[in-house]
Amino acid sequence: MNITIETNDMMTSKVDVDSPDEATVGGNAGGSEPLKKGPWTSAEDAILMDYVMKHGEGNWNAVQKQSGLARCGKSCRLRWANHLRPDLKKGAFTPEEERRIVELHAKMGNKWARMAAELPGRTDNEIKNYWNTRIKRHQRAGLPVYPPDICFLASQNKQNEELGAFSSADAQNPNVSGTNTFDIPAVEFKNLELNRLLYPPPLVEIPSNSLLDITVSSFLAQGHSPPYGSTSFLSTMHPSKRIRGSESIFFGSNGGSLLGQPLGFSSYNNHNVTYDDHESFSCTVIPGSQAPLNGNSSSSEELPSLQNQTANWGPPSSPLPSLESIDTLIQSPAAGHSESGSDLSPRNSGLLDAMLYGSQTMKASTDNSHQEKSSFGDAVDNSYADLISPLSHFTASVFSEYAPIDGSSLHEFPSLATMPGCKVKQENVATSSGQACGRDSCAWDAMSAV
DNA sequence: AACCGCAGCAACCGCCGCAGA
DNA sequence: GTCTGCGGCGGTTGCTGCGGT
Repeated sequence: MNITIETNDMMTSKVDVDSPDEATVGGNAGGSEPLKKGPWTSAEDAILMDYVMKHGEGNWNAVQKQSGLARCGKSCRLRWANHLRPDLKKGAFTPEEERRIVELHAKMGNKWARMAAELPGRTDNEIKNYWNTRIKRHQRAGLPVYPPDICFLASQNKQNEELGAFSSADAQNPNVSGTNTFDIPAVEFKNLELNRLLYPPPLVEIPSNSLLDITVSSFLAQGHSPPYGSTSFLSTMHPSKRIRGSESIFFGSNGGSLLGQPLGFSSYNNHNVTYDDHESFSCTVIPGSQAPLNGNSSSSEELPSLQNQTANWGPPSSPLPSLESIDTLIQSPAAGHSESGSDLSPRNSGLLDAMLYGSQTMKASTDNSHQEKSSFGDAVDNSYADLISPLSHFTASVFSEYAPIDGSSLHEFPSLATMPGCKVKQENVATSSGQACGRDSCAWDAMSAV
């Protein structure tokens, strides 16, 4: 029997299913031969396609029995869904599709199947692979995962969802109060300029260890335990077990859910967290990423070392930023860093820092002890980093030691003008904010275009 | 030419939800 | 109510090709 098949990679081939060579593939109907694994051959594809043409989709376990294909039902289904389906689009994602994926990810998180449903002809696996690749690429480049506008959307969506699970998370947050809904409406991403002004995009990379400190510290400062899960680029890189069913809660997707703030920081799952364990990353929220949870989210017997560190409440023994973090600082022009702990300002990490910044600014504004300072760096050092934690001192020291001194980016955040003791001209702020967004967007677009 | 690192892709694995027995 | 099988989903791994050194 000759079957002409056109596989997903546009390869057309003729296979003789009945040929002796195929006997080992499809000739074990009802036999006890172990199921085959690994790449599919064109002959197997032909068999599967033939089967589906005759019997339709579904009942995948019957494929093996009826067609003799030495593949498990799951494998058949996967092969069909990802490669043989006639309605599949071939080739690379178009820019429009890429944009859509980013938007969808901001809305849904790692719900690849749902995203695939929104992208006709695309499979969840394709989207997943694309996203993971993209994550790595942006991470490597020190860019935010989301472009600035979508970044904020992700934040809002996460907050909305968090409120569903933690209704009392952050009642005073005007952005989230009264928005307890999972039904996220479609969002026009092009009209988020206001949001950009309110929540400027991340401009520079924070070494993950810094952010880590900030995050944990902020939790402690607010009387919260660190979350069980955390947003993490690394979450997909650690094969640890995870909690499933977080779809509605995105529990692991935002370490700051208890704060009503999406927080991004490296995985808690590194039991022996040295600062080399964390690759640098931008702290853009990755909704839905399911962070490893040490197997048991409620377990207290094996605390993440971060907790241990914070419990000890002192600088780590090896307070060196990861090599990659340093590398990022060197490579990324946008990483023109500021003085010391001022990297806590929102411009660095987008959502997280915007939130943290807002929170800290509120604190600072009510803290009489923080009077006007002659320099912004001082203001930040005192009203910001000090408010957070001792670890932030460490962070600050790391930055002051490793980051290039370039305070320009400090002035790129509009809200800085509202910060006590911050002498930033508003017009400069607005202007440079726009530049910042543009620069970031450009960098993002450039990366996306790669 | 050999080696290395990375990106992209395909496939597998484990878990979950659901339906039917 | 419990068990079992199936389909679906998301995370992860392994392979391959390519470019740089």
